[in-house]
Amino acid sequence: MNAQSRILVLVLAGATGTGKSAAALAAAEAFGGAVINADSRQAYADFPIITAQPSRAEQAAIPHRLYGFLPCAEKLSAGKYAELAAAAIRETHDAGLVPIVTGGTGLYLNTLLGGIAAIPPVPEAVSRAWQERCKNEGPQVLHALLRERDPLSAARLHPNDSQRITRALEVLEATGKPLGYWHELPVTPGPFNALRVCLEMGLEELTPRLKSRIEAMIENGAEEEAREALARCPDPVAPGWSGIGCAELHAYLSGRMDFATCKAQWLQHTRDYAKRQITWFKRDTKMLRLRPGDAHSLLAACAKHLGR
RNA sequence: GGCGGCAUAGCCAAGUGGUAAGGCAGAGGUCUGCAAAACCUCCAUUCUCCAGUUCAAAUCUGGAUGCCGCCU
Repeated sequence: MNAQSRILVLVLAGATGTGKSAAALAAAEAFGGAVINADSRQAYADFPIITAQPSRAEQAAIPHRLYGFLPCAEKLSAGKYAELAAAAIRETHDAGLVPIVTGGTGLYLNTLLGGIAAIPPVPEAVSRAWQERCKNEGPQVLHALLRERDPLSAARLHPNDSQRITRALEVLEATGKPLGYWHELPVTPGPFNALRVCLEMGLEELTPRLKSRIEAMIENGAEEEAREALARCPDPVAPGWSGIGCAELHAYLSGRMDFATCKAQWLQHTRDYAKRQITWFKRDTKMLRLRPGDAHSLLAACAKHLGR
């Protein structure tokens, strides 16, 4: 497939709170586009305010895809996301609109654009069993087990890295082959010709903005939103509740935390997350880096990419 | 004014004669299907200050300073 036959896509990445959604809206308006979500949390239906999903009015003005569709009890994965997003991009393109992929989940973006190892799906029961074992026996015990069964993966993983250790074990059990086998297989990148833009802002500058964004969320009914979600899905370990803000509000509403602590931790965790995102996107040297708010450069770069 | 108590990193602290735990915050980083997740590395040549005892003091002694109680 040559560059001409690939779908032209705009990608907007960057840390939380840098104004990706607004930039996406501006680009969509300028070029006739649709916004496609690349944020693991904005997929959840129960938390439009807390996860900063585009407003109802914004979504009415410009087509938006993959926002607020996932029930609290359900889990999204990078592979599943890439499938959904690829389909959404194709449909958008077929409808004559420019797909504008927007979000801060670096792994999702990489998977969508660069592809991912073709590992067959692991049955839910298998992965649940390993997670359970990890919780009971501790990651070190499972790491030792992994060292016997898949020494290569064990060598790559830190003994405390519970999530990746259970992943390696579940893949081995479900497929009969170690993770390394699958990772050596060639991966097919997504059939897209993407302009990748990263909105960049330092943490010192971003932190006060994150703080006032949380205040605004609270003013806009974040607490009520969490209360309603709690009535529908009380389980604190349900996937939807693991989002920042969601988890803290769950603790507050169920009496495990006072409101001041809830707010302070919400901000702290948001800041921690922004820092990790900055680290993630820093590594990607092929991205076009722009100051948030530099709409002129953004639109010029998009126009060039789209050949307009 | 008198009598106690306390003083350890930006914050919370452990340590009560043998060479400064831990947590939070901060900085840097990892990332191949939970990723707003999970995880790693670094971060006090010095314990308020001064003098003393001792081979050895954050730890004991004396004094100074500051804070907190109680009494007048």
